[in-house]
Amino acid sequence: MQPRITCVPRDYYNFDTNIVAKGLLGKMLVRVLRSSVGPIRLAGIITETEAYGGYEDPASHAFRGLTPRNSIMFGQRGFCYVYLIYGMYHCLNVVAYANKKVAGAVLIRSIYLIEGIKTMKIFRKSSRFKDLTNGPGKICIALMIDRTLNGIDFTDSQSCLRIEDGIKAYRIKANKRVGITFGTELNWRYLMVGDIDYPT
DNA sequence: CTACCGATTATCT
DNA sequence: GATAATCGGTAGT
Repeated sequence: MQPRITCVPRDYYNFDTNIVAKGLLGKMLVRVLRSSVGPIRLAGIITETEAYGGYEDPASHAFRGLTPRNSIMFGQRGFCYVYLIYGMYHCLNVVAYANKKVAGAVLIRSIYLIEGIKTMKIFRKSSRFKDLTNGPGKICIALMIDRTLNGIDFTDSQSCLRIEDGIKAYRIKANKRVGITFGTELNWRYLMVGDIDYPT
């Protein structure tokens, strides 16, 4: 009998993106790669997120309405939104509180690695644990995520990219969002605060 | 069709 | 702290 691992259900994402951004702290981000030696499982605890969207967020990709790129943000909650940034990096988001009029998503900015660290060191061309996944672009390199995964269902336990139940985030800190030029006054960036000791 | 620039990172000083 | 790398989405001609 295998232990029962459950994905975060779709209803979980039917709230304001700020609620979801905080709620995702402590959850497990899981990536499964197919390989000749069988599936490789990469996983980490989500430790930093940012909320985007709602009615008045000029920093949101959906702020100016539906476009080909952001269409997934107007679709099903709990789906994956991946986009290319600065011509060379990818950012991973979860669609939340989305409907045809109001779109929203949560950017996953940092995770604490649990499984598949050796593999991720190879992808990242780095051996420093701390530097492997402490940024949105780095996460996508470490987990081999690109736009081909746009539209994947995070709530499906069969998905090659999904979010499973994790640990409880006891203390959460809110900060200003990073790397944006509008909406900078909002404290919509959330960090899980704890006693994490990073191995070297 | 063209021009601008971004939810970033690595690598300098 | 500053900046180059690099490309497609978006808006405007």
